Amino acid sequence: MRVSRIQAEQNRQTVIDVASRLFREHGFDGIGLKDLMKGAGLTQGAFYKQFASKEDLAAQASKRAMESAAHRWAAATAANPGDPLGAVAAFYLSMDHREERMDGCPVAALGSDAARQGTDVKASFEAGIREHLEIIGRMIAATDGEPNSKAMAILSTMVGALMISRVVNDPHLAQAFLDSATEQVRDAVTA
Amino acid sequence: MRVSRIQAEQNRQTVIDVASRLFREHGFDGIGLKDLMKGAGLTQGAFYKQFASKEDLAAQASKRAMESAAHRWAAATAANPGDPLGAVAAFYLSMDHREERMDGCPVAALGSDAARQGTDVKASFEAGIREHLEIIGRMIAATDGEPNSKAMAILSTMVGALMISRVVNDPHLAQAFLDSATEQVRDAVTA
DNA sequence: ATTATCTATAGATCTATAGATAATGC
DNA sequence: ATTATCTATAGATCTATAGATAATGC
Repeated sequence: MRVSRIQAEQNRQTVIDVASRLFREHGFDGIGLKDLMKGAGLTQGAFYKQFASKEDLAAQASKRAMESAAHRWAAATAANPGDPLGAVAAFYLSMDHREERMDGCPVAALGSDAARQGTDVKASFEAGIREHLEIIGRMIAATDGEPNSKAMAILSTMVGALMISRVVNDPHLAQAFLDSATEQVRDAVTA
Repeated sequence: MRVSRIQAEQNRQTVIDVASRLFREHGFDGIGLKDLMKGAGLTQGAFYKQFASKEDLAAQASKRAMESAAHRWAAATAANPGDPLGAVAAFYLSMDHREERMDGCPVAALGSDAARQGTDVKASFEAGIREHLEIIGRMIAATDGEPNSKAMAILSTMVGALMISRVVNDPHLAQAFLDSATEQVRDAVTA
């Protein structure tokens, strides 16, 4: 039943990947270790050789989710250097993103949950948020002398709009929130 | 052991009040019926004579929390008619609010959780969000012809900034997010 | 010899229900 | 007679641990 160190490390990475998606879908409290391990093709018993606790996995999965999200932002800006913020807004503030919690922004999907977690989970989110701010800062560096405050406002608006779009039933209201944020973000840069 | 209908109704209201606070503090999945009922001075057994299910209570507690939040906004605007948005921003985008999840904005405290709940919980949030939009709309009606979109952007920015301020460990970064949102909201109105 | 994973389980907790009790409401 | 609340419990699930197993790594 034992596997090689390389395989064991690969299993560990798979568990983190799976957890980063399932936590976003169900919340930290909404999925158990049994189902998380099952998603990685393992059984619950193997968990504690790989992680110290569920919260330990939550911190690592949050880190991975935030890194993946930042990577998505960077890819969008690289693909559209003429209008990087427009490219990010186009996917972030979309109805597709609204319906794709599992692969979407971890802050919108888990922000309320993360606020109730320990220091390690919050540290993962904080690092990811700083990375997002740097990406936004690079986008708007040409237009403003104090980009950091503007970058924070842009990130807040986008995260808030996406989350609100998910807590309302009415798709038209959801769409209106996403559209209003798109407009606001555009204005914030030119202001 | 039986109490009067009036007392029973009052007990029911107390359970909803307690739940609206404890859900915000611990999340819908983070607190059980036993502790919720204990908070109202009752035992778990009495729960199902008052509510159909935990999700039923979640919907009613969400409604109450959103109404309470809207009331707080209305009170702040009434107390400062000269600068209503400034008055709202002063308490909403404060470090005090960041640390007071239990009595604070339900969207920031439970938004990620609510996105995973059923239609009834989302309906409670949707109604409360519409009420918030109307209050903001009244504040900015004089300055803009299309207040609804601007109101949505303002609400998104405030909710996003508060939630992000709670998922980072660094108080300075948290403060910076709250400050940037204050500035952005002010600019959005004058724009 | 070590160890990654497995099966099995301890002990706690969760939602929901059943039946008893005692006070209300007719 | 009805019923709001209580105690007790069913049945499921949760995190974490224990011991067995079988393959790796020395």
